[in-house]
Amino acid sequence: MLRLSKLTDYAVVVMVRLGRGEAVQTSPCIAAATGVPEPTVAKVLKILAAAGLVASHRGARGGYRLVRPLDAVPIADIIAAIDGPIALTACVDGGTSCEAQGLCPMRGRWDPVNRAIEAALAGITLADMADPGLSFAAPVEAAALGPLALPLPALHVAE
Amino acid sequence: MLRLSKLTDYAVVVMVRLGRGEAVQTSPCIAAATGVPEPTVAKVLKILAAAGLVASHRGARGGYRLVRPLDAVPIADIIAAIDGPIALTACVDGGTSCEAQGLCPMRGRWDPVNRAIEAALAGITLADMADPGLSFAAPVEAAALGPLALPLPALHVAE
DNA sequence: GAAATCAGGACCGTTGCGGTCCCCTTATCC
DNA sequence: GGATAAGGGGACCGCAACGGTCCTGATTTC
Ligand code: FES
Ligand code: FES
Repeated sequence: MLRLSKLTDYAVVVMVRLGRGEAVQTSPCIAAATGVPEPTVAKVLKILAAAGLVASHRGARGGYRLVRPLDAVPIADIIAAIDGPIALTACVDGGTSCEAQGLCPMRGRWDPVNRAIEAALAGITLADMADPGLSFAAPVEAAALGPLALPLPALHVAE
Repeated sequence: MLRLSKLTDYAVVVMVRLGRGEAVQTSPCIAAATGVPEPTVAKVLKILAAAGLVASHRGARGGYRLVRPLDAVPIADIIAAIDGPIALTACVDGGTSCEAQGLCPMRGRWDPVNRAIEAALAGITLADMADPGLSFAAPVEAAALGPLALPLPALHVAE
């Protein structure tokens, strides 16, 4: 279903959370605020830190903070950080192609499709997802269910 | 990596093959022409037939033919036929949402992203992939390695 | 009636993903 | 300087989805 991984979804939630409130937040704190299980939050933050999307500070009084503001982080970056580079097929962009390389009829054919998706994903920032002030196509009715609400004390998993 | 399934890749190959040569072709014939294993071709064609993208004719002298010409089939249709509807997350478009429905901070937030991708995928047809007469952005250097060639006797798997 | 061809589903091995846990390093605070 | 609070970097395992194959039946032509 052309689905992106759950971790990516969590990453967006976590990043948006980091974009509000205290500048530096600990992973247990974020877990409590978002309802995402703490070990998972920690894992996500570690990956995001490795990708340079968040900065970490160790020791007591440590935690994570955003490196760039939300409106400067396209979701493409998040997806690339968690799921790896966007590559619809194995052979996109000269990567390791399918078995009989050099003979495949689809050689390079997916590249433009990949570009189109990358472009679409690069044009939407985390700020767009946090705040329904949409600047792209497709008016979303989701705006009707919570204008600027997003209080983020909400829970992902119950209890 | 936001990867689409291999079956989808095969489906495109098969569809493009159906777009040239005889109007009606059998699945073993297509398998031989494309190099894709015959059982897999048969499976793909069955799915495509169920989705109404190809028409089948049973019995001797039977086979498959395209319902619409290649330039009238956006890749979004292929992906939807094989991988199911395009849904980045479980909760897109009112589908079954994540566990604690109604409380999730990302509720509906992915919808516009999904629309953007759908739009990108709806704007590229199989004809665009078969023939590098690109009408969309991102000039592809793949055009340099085979203008209109695509003879399709090539093999996907070796041997 | 025989042969060709699709229809539909069952089947299983592999892979990647989701999720959890552990131990070590680093920095603050008393 | 020691205790404590936090992140760093993995290893680990169960599960579900996917890829790939095969079999049995229904349909059409010759
Ligand atoms: S599908 Fe890309 S090289 Fe075969
Ligand atoms: S991520 Fe869509 S409802 Fe939670």
